[in-house]
Amino acid sequence: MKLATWNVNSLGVRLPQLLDWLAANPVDALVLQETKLTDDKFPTMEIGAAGYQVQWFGQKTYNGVALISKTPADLVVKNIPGFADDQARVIAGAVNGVRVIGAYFPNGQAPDSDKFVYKMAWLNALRAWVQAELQANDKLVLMGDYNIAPEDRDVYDPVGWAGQIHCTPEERAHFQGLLDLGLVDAFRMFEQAPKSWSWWDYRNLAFRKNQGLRIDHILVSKALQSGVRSCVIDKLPRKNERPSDHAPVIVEIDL
DNA sequence: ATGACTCCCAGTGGGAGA
Repeated sequence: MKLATWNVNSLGVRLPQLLDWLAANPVDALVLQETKLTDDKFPTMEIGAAGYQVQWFGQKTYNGVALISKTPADLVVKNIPGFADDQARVIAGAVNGVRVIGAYFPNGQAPDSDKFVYKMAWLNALRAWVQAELQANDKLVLMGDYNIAPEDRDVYDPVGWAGQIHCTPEERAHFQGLLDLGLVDAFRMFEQAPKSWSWWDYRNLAFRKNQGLRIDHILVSKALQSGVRSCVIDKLPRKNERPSDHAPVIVEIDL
């Protein structure tokens, strides 16, 4: 089974790239973040015509998530149960017996901001919910745009970014908290090239200079860990015309 | 270097992203 996550930064703009990518990478499930579309504008027909099922949950201008799969997802959940939130950030579904959770974690903006307070509250709620989900589903994948660079080796300039948003001890403790639930960072199960990033700023020729962060992650449960065959970041779409600032991350798992 | 780019909604600029 192949699963992937991609922050498309506006599905309205990126739909042609998404369809091209799916044709080249026929994954079993793909979660999207930052669709930035209200539900009535979601391109269900185009994705259906590509041979995929889709569940979606969006809003105007910001956020928005989707779960695309070859077989229909069931037991679909939108946002974190019990956590009141007017931002569309989470979509989950069962695909081929695997609990797939796609999430667009809050950015947090700055460590002293109200948005950081919201990020911490959201992360607390996520952890509690994922813990419960793991008790009900051994086979679980939590993937998406975490907006957290877990370690210094996930940052092109760890000194400059020290203590900045994505790199604060509080955010990193939350990432570790998810690992402590019994999840494993699939990307770090394998030898990877140094300076592997999943996001590059649009500004300052950051992609060309390979100045980025690894903030898009795929965490798998212990029951899936031994079946994980590979985990890669696909940089190709970042080379497109009008690319998303994020690259897809793909995991292959033998069930 | 308080920047840079892109997207959105707006509406001839500004917020947010990361």
